[in-house]
Amino acid sequence: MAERKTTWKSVRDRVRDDILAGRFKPGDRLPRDADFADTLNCARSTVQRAMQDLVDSGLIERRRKGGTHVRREPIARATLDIRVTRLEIEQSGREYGYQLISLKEAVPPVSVLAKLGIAAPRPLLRADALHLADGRPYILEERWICTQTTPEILQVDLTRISANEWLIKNKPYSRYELRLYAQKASATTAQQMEIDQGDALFVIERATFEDERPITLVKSFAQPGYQLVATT
Amino acid sequence: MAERKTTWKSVRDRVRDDILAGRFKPGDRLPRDADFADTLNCARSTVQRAMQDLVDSGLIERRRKGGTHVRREPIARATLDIRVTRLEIEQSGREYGYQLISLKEAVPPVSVLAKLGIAAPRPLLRADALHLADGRPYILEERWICTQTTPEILQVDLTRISANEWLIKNKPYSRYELRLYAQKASATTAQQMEIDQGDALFVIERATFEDERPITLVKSFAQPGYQLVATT
DNA sequence: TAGTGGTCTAGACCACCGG
DNA sequence: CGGTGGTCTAGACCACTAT
Repeated sequence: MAERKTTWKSVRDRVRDDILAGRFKPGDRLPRDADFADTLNCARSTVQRAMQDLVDSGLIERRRKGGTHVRREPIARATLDIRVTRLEIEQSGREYGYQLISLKEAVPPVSVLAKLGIAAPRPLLRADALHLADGRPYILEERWICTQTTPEILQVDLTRISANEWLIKNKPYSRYELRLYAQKASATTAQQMEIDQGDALFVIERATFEDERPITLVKSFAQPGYQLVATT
Repeated sequence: MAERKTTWKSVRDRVRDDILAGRFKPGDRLPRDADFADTLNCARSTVQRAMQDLVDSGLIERRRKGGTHVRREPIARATLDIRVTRLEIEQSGREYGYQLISLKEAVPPVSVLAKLGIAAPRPLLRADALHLADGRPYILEERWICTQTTPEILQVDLTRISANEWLIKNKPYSRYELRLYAQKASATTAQQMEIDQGDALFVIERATFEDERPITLVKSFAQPGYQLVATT
């Protein structure tokens, strides 16, 4: 025998190929892990590891007793890494700059309250700021911060450090929701970003929570031309 | 002892809490898995499973011999599920419609060739189509297809089935690249989508490959108001 | 080269859920 | 209820890489 050892990746690849080649069709039930293990002459846990990877990539579904099935409706699953804005700029070789535009307390619109899961309207801290790359506006941040869950933010000098950075360093979150969409630049936004009114902006909206308690909601407006890249 | 069994999730949560609470700071080295296992009185593989999860979520980095470290530069990692357009529409309770706009062979611009990793310019199949929700334009698809890697597409009646759907069912891919950005609607696009010229469109651009061999590149222009949502 | 994470094994028990 | 996947264990060996 000149056989290499069976690894979980080789099992995964084999099963994946079987599915992609149509030997197992959408909705089909796959053999039990134990049978795969016998066939491939490896331990069941090796098969289990492979299957878990296929679940993660969205190709199959597994249920106890129900068995393993090829997903009926294929999905493409991609992973997005969102870095701190400062590092994103610095790591692309440009100089980072930061500028606080405004800071005040105000009662946010209901749409904002809804996204943060706040029932009764109450004032939050609103911080608008600009992240600059080589001195030019790169990302405009419109942020609401819950002073109830993060009162310490009131002691921070937000003219020197961005809320983005302070929060990441000091306020852990357990969950967040991302929304990505496109929006036309308003007159105000256009002026702040030094672009034309009506330009298409890429918007990253993120709400973060700590155990269901809202921390912050931020809309990041990216300069026209900005791209978010994800790979499999 | 009224102790419950140590599960890998409990280990993960404990380590994560330690990190988020600042007991381990960015860059810090964590104990070896074996030590954690001793401390928590569980098997090393249980610790390993927990650590793998933390790696996946972007909180820590691990290297053989180097050990486990808290990431210096925190990243927010989110997973995007991209469904077949037809299902996306149908599952939101609207009626799906499809319409082929044009089909021809042409030599794509270098930017397209570059994204597909094609060195020498050669003609590809260009298929433009519209996906409709309740009879109204929802997503406009501009697609290039490599007839070299997928010659079968030439036999398909693309006026009846979308290339989107046919490819997913018949052409497996092993890798893809996603680019997300915002773009103003051109005069032509605006007309096809029944919107105003200059409206901000959300664009999902996807290049798919099978073992480095390019299959297709598609730009999907989504109706203003379209949002892509991701959760942790 | 030695220390660390990565993987495989064989076996056991448990948790879920379909029939 | 019984079949299936999910997890834990204890041990072994391997693969990478920091020192």
